[in-house]
Amino acid sequence: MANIFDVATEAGVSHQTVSRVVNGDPTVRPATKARVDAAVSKLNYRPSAAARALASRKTRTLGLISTGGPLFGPSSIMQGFDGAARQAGYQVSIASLPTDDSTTFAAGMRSAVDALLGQNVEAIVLIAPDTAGIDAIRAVDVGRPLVAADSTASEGLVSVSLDQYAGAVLATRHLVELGHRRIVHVGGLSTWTDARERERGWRDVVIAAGVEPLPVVRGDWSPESGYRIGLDLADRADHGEITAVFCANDQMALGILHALSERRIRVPDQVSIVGFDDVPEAAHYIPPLTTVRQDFAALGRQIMSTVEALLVPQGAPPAVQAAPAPAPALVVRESTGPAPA
Amino acid sequence: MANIFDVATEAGVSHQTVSRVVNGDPTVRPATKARVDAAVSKLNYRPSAAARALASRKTRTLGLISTGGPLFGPSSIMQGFDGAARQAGYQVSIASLPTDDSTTFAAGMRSAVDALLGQNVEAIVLIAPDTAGIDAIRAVDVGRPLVAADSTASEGLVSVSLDQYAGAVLATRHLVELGHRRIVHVGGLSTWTDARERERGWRDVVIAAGVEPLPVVRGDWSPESGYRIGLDLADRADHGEITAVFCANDQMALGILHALSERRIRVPDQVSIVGFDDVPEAAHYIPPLTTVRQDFAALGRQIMSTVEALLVPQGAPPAVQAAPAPAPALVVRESTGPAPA
DNA sequence: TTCTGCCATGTGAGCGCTCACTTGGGGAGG
DNA sequence: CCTCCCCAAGTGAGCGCTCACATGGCAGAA
Repeated sequence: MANIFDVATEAGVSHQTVSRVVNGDPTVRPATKARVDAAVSKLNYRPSAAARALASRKTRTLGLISTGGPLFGPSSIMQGFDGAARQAGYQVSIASLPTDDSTTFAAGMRSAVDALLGQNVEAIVLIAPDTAGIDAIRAVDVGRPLVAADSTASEGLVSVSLDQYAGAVLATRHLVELGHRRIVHVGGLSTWTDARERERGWRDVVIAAGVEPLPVVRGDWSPESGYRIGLDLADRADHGEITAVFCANDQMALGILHALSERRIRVPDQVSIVGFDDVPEAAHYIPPLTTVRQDFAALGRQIMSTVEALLVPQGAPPAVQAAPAPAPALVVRESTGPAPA
Repeated sequence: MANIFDVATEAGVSHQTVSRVVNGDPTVRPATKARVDAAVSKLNYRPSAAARALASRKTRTLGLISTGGPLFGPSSIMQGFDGAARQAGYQVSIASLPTDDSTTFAAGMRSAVDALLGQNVEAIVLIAPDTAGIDAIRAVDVGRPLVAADSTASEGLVSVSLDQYAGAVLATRHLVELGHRRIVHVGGLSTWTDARERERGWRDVVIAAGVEPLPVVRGDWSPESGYRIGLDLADRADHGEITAVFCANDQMALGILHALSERRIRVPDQVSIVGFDDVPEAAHYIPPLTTVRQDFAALGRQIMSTVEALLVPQGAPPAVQAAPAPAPALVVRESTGPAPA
């Protein structure tokens, strides 16, 4: 493998000039640059990231910790982030934590952070809207920028998020406008800040409509939990106790749909359902699910923008900002209809 | 930030001894090791990965290229792989390619590989069961071990995969045993080797049952494509032309279920459906989907084992092998039943 | 013509580690 | 009691870059 001196010799210049060319220094005369470029491609030269990192104390590597597992949202955010990072010339090093084992969770987080810090990442991004993840990482001394995909800003950590509250308002208002009054909210894990924001949006709209909010029923985001809750909801729908459900994500909505179908409750005739996320499958649930679309990939890009802003030294020209992620949008399909008389 | 010399001074030893302790060299006397350990934690010393990589020419970093997007399978494989890699002391650097833009796909692959190679990863793992991905990476000179989650072994690249053929056989045999003879296969993208394996399994079983296989209908893995195909399948089911569908993944099966439900074709009374993957939602499709479960995380772990085996120099003691991923298993739910008379 | 001031390029010292050796001291064997 | 050897530890030379600075040459001003 050729190094910078080999290239320098080949091009008949000093190693420093090669360095300048490789790093795009504009003070190099075009003719010189051409000679160097030729030598670079002739020798198939690739600068050593390790040597660069050692000399410059900058690794151009970002750490990504994800606890979201293979869920659609987190995965999409990750992909958007990774794309933006690579475009900005950063490498992304990952550490995905299994979300299940809560006893070793803090330890896992510590080891993930350690691994990333050992790589000398310049910043750490946390895609784990769970407060457990946030608390865990807060317990570790990171010593460099930390950005979380989360809706609660808090000390020592910058948060970027989609407007969960607005999405929930959209969803709930849609139900209210259809004449629903007895709207139950099936919330996600209360440790997720996103879950709390969605609940807040629902509550505010319901109250604004002059209705006393029904107690929140809580699932764990999984279709199973939705199904279990749905069984109960079916009874309450039978008694006319509820006419609509605003569910904190699409997967739980699927479980509810399943339960209602088993109990022969018709959607949307007897009960309307709104989900959240607009996963690719939602359009083909039975019936197709009315839900709130979120642009996760855009969020990923926005996270990268934020990281860049944090990494640029004070007073330097700010990097090009990604367009802020679009607000969530309501997608009306066939799971919602007018409230039964 | 403390370096190795600071620690050496603090512990009253040479930098080399510190290096030995940090790297677990057994020739260090316990008392010395204790002194060094104390100094390490007192100074909060962390060896610099960059310096290590530079001096040792080993980065202990692996590159992961994924084109699977936020799909359940690829994401799960990734997570399994990452966990195993970290446990083995490797960092994982990612590069996810958007799968959509096929014109720039090869270029994207090249840039992804370049970015990873620039990091001096020791091996590259490709989670992209698409032959396009494989061809693209084959076009790039990687110059180090390359492992793909794919079922076709081919020159210069090691493949690891779950037994798609066996899974397809299981699924199709289940239908045959229920008395079905007119079993249509809804295949995935023909560029995916997994899709071809599943098709092969189906074909073999159908032929073994003494039936002429119906022409394969092909989707693109998405629920949309399943829906479109399902609309057509509904007509054919009405004419008694088909009584069962073996669908190459669960998402397309969902689309088909949707189409059939719209056309009031009863599942499984009129048509039986088997999916593939057993995504977490499959148990709550309506009706719950009979499908083939795959252990993606185990596959991820197995990929890591393979990488380790490739990285260990010839003749060295082989690393602990992960248990081979379990064979796919049939999960019978409610979307399959006896063939109509 | 001679001096000033850049502009393009070169020089050398690290960055923090590992690798290949070297060194010193104590126990076993004669 | 001396020698040999081995075990524990130390020494110094890079790994391939970047950073800060030094240098040379040529244009324009005096």
